[in-house]
Amino acid sequence: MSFDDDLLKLDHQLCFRLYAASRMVTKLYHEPLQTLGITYPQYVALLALWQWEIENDEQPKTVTRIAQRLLLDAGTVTPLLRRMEEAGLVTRKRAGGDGREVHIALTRKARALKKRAAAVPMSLLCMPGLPGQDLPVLLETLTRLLHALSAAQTTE
Amino acid sequence: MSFDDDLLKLDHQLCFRLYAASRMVTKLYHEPLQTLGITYPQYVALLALWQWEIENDEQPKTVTRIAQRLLLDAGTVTPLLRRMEEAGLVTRKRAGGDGREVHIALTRKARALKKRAAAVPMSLLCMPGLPGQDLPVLLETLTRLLHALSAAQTTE
DNA sequence: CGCAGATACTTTGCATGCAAAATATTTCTT
DNA sequence: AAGAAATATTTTGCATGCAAAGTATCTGCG
Repeated sequence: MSFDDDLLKLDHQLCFRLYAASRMVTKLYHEPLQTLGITYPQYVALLALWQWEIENDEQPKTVTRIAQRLLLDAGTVTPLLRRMEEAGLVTRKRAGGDGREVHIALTRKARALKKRAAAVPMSLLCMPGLPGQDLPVLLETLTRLLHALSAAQTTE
Repeated sequence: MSFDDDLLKLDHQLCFRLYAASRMVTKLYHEPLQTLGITYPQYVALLALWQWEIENDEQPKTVTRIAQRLLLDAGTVTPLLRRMEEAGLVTRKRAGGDGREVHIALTRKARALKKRAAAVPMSLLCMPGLPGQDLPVLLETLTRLLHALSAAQTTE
């Protein structure tokens, strides 16, 4: 087997492992989140908004800021928030000060959802057989990877 | 801060880390793969087909088998392969023996692409600043996670 | 002031992903 | 062998994702 052949092995690709693991894990969320009437990206957006609320963050929650927090494209976040608005989870209001910005806010309905949402990671943490001690290391390594990637991104 | 609040922190979610890291890494592939005229999922499908060829795997490459290898839904793979056929990368042929199966095969064009494709992981491995020693551990942990997940999946 | 460049969003075009339903074939059962 | 159950794919409906182009607004500079 040539050097190239070895380099191209599917199981050697970090990208594929991440790609597959991410989809598998997200799929685990499908059922519990469906009960709450939301999708996975909507859930993640809510996590960000809920957390800012806890931290008493007063800064306006603009589309760009949410996109940056979730590492998503603004072009992805705009329609995501539109669907969340239609579902009654957030409000969108063109900013008074800077007319380019759109400020996003949680509705009462979204706040009410929070308690039920807390049960989701709870049940999932216990369910899959990830060897318990791996979790902190994995989280840490992924964080380091993300930092390295965002640094590489901005440098280019 | 309540227990629920802590549980729902975005940075504590393995799912989010995976989700974000996967998208960031896949994005790194966009430019080099665009040069080759393929997308990331198409690249991964080719990796699987190329590897089976190296291993002299004689089994027919059915849609289901490819989907299982890539951990994708058959409903995702069908249109993916259709686009790859349109691009001249694979052929699709209804199986003679079992009329339900569709057999996928690489074209000469796809084989020719392989050499150029080998340069892609090569250049990406060097580029981002993933602390070198993390890679094997990360791969290993993700593999274990994937095994745990697929076990959980089939059990349900 | 007036306008070039930067910003914040939105829109467009295309390719995924997946659940669920629909089709076509084969295999199993009686 | 006829019908039921299982399989392999495809199709449908909906929600992402992202690059690139388009729009509206603001900022800085002469």
